[in-house]
Formats: sequence, structure tokens, C-alpha cells
Amino acid sequence: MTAQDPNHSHPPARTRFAPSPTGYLHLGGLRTALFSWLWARHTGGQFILRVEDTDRRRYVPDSLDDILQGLRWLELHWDEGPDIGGPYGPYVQSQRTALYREHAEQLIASGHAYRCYCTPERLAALREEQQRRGERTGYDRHCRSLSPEERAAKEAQGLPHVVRLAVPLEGTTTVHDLLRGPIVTDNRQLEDAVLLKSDGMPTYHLAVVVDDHLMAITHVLRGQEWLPSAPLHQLLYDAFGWEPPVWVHLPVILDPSGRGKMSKRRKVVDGKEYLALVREFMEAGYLPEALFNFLVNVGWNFDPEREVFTREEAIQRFELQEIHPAPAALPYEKLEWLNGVYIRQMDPTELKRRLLPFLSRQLGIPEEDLAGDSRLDRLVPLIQERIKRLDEAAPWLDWAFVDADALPYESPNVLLGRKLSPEQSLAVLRKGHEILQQVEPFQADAIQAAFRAAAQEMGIKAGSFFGPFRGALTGKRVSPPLFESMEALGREQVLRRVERAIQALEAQLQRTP
RNA sequence: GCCCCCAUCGUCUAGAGGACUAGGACUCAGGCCUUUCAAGCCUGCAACAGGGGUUCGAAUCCCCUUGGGGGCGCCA
Repeated sequence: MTAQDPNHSHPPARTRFAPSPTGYLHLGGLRTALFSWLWARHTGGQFILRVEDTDRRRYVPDSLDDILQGLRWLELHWDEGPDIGGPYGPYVQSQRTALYREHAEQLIASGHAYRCYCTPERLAALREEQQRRGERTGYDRHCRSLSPEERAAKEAQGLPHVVRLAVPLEGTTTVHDLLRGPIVTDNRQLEDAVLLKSDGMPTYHLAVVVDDHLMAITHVLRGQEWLPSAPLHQLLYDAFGWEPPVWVHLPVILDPSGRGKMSKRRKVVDGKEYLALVREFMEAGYLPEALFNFLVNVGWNFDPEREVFTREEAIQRFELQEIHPAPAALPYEKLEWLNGVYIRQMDPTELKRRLLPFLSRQLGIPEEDLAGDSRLDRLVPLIQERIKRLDEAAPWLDWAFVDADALPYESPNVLLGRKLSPEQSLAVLRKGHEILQQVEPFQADAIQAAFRAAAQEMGIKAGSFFGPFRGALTGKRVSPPLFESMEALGREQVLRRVERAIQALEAQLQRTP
């Protein structure tokens, strides 16, 4: 049995998702969280949430809520985290600053790090000069070679300082990425990165290494943009004498045009708008189970012959080694299709329940009123196979929730049957009105049978005969199935609408004799 | 500019040297069904980036080129 055997069992893994509260959750972040969660669940381990809030300047107050909400929406529940605690807390980096300082001191003492007193101005000037000369930008290690006397003098002045990693001047550093194998970096390509900022906060490099180790994280899944700094992290693990976790650098998600990393803003390509934030997908009426299914199949493949699967099945089959390391553009049309698949296979009662907030908002009707409206129970199954997103239901159903008098016949053409003149359409409506008054029971089958008979009698194709009623009922050319819609509306409303349509057509004929 | 990663239909992907006439899905096109629109069913279009090796045999292994992506902050 090889390590790549899908049936190979793995020891319980501890994975984490470590967002920074500097912006709203986007699909790239959600995918990283999803894969981390999947691996923890697959191995029967733990999924940890940690907040990396060490950048005070970029902090966005409601972003953490947004992130937690997004994860909960997809039901990626964490076993340890800032809100629920756990044995390795606290899970918020700003509450762990003492830990980082201690570890930075430890590195200084062991000669793996040093204090640097260079001012931001000096660094900016240095970078500018390097760029002007076309050199690789980076710190020139000015403070690394300070003598003890010089250091003491700077200290005596009380100068602000950072702590930098003393990268070996020679040799190579090897990072083992699960998907790519060993990656060897010449240490001369590496910078003496800042570990502790002058405000006492750690940078990502220090914090992530200290926390992942202290929290006993076994597998680090993160975006590929971290690959270039992974050697730094390896060096830190070496300096501390710790064993690094398994690193899995996930392929970046490209924006829909396929060029460039997906941004956090919705993107317009060829006139189509592509969402980026998880909250936008929620608001647009995508189902979490569909988004879950969709995201799992980008960068990994559940089964070459099967597109639709449950989360339990995904947990069971998921394997880190099978992740495809190439960057991928999100196939949005596939998400649209998948969402439709999930809507269609949903229990209609459940669909109605999920539709309520959307219909309420879009139709301006309180949710409670809609929930108790029996018309909706009849109507929802009719649109179930016609919508791909929950926000598409309202335009299919709005006509049913206005009074007959309020229904606009904006284009008189909606009242005309296909290939029928206004006069013929009027005759059809009058005939139908008669039928609708008498037909018993007022149910789809009975109405349809009567209508078909009438159509045949008049020598009109059934489809053409039905057209004027579709318009009369809904004010639209496209609607849910006609007879079921009639049944849902009830005889009285249907008759009033047909009467109004007859009046409208009569008025039109008088105007244009 | 320097460093790194990646490379199969338009897109997401299957493919672990012979089972490849390169499979599936979305999209698109055509057809069937039909009460509008959908849904469903059927059919079709469509890819191994290029060049060198290795091998009896390469989509698969190696090298180069090209292309794409990422990174080079007291951001994460």
C-alpha cells in the first residue's frame, strides 16, 4: 500500500484556518478553509479557527463577523476557536503577544535573530535605491553587524527597533510541500525578515510558526502566495528546534478571465458580473450545499464520473495528495448549474422555507404572511425546476401576490395568443371566461381538459388558445404552468384577471379599429 | 529586474510508460419532448503548448523554450 492509496488511513490531523480580520471572506479563503476542514474531518482530527489580527492598521471591524458567518453558513464548524475556546487558547493573536516576544527573545539569545534599529525612512530610501539600480529589493542587514558597543548605545538612546531573523548567509533551505515535493532555496535569496514589529506585534512569519507549533497543528493548508516565504518559516522551525507541519500550498484561484489572482471585488468580464465575496453568494441565493460541492471540485476531484455528491461522501474520499497544484479559474457557469441541481432535488417544503427571506425582501411582504400563504405551497413546486438561484423566484411569482387590479399589462401583446389576431384573442378570452365560471372542480386537470376541448372546437391550436390566459393571469409571456397557476390563484382571482384582460383588449380594439 | 510554482477541450477536471480512437462535467450547437419558460433525454463541436531526449513504446519520465501564475513591506 502506497502513501497515495486512497484507502490509506491517516492519523488524526489538526488543521486550522487563520483568517485576518482585514476584509470580508471571499471564495479563495473559503476554499482554503473548506479543504482544511475536510482534511480534519477525513482523518477524524480537529479543525481550529485562529484569528490573525496583528495588523492594527488594516483592521476592519465587522470583517471577523463576516468570516465567521460565512464559515457557519457552509457549516464548516470548528473544534477550537476564539468564540468557543479550547486547550490551546487564546485563539486570537493579539492576545498572545507575550508569547511571541518570549520566542523572539529566545531567538536573539540563540543568535538566530537580532534587533534592528533602522528607520522606515532608511528602509524606504534603500528600497528606492535598489529599484533604481534594478537590484532585488531587500534589507541590507545593516544592523546585523552592529558591535556590542553600538548596540548598547542604541539601546541607551531608547531607539525603537524591530527584531529580524538572521538568515544563514550561505547554504540552502529545503521546504517540503506535500504537492510539489522538496523545494530548495538558496539562502542568499532570503531576507532577514522582520519577526517582531516596533509596536511589539509579531509579523505573520513569527506568529504563524509559533502558533502552529504551540497549537500542535499537523497540516498547514494555505494559499500558494505563501510558498516564497515558506523557507523563512522552515528556518524558524530549525532555529527553534521544532518539527515543521506538513505544508500544503493550495493553488491560487484565478479570476474568471483566467488572468490574475481573483480579487476580493466582484469582477465584470464580457458584461457578466462575477461575485467574489461569500456574503454576495449568500445574498444571490446560492445554496451552501451547492457551493460546498462546487468548491470541492476545484483543485481536487471527487470522482471523474460524478459531479454531485454529499458532504459526507466528500469527507470520506478527500485526499490531500490528490490536490492538483495548478492555478484554477472558477467555473461559475458550473456553479449556476449545480445550484439548480440542488434546488431541484430539494424537498418543496424546504425550498419554500429557504425562499421566504428572498421573496419577502423582493416582494415587500412580511415573511410570516408568506409562510402562511397556501398559494405559495402550490406555486413553489411549479418554479422548482425553473430557477437556479433563490433570488430568481420573485420574478416568477410576483404576479400572484398583487391584486387583479394592480396587475399591469404593460405590453398589450401579452394578451395575444401566438398567431392570433386581437379579435381572435378576445374571443378566446371570452370563451375561457365562460369555462372558468362553470368548471368543476377548479383544478388544473379539469380546467385544462375544458380548455383543450374549447380550443379544438374553435379550430385553434391549444398553445395559441392558452396564451391570452397566461398574459391575463400574470401579465407576462413566460410564466409557471398555466393551469396549476390558475388552481393556485383560485377561481375568483382568475376570473377577475380574465375580465380585466378582456376589457384591456376591448379598449385596444376601439382605439385602433 | 530577481526568485519560485504551474501547464490535458473555452472552463473545472480524469489520466501514475502499453487498457487513449485521450474519459466525465459545465458552456455552446442541433434534435426529441412540450402549454410559455424550464427541466429531462439523445447527438455533436472541442484538448495533451512547442522542441529535444530516455524507452520497443511517452499525455505520463528528463532537459530546453514558450506561456500562465505567485512572491520580492515593521500586510497577511
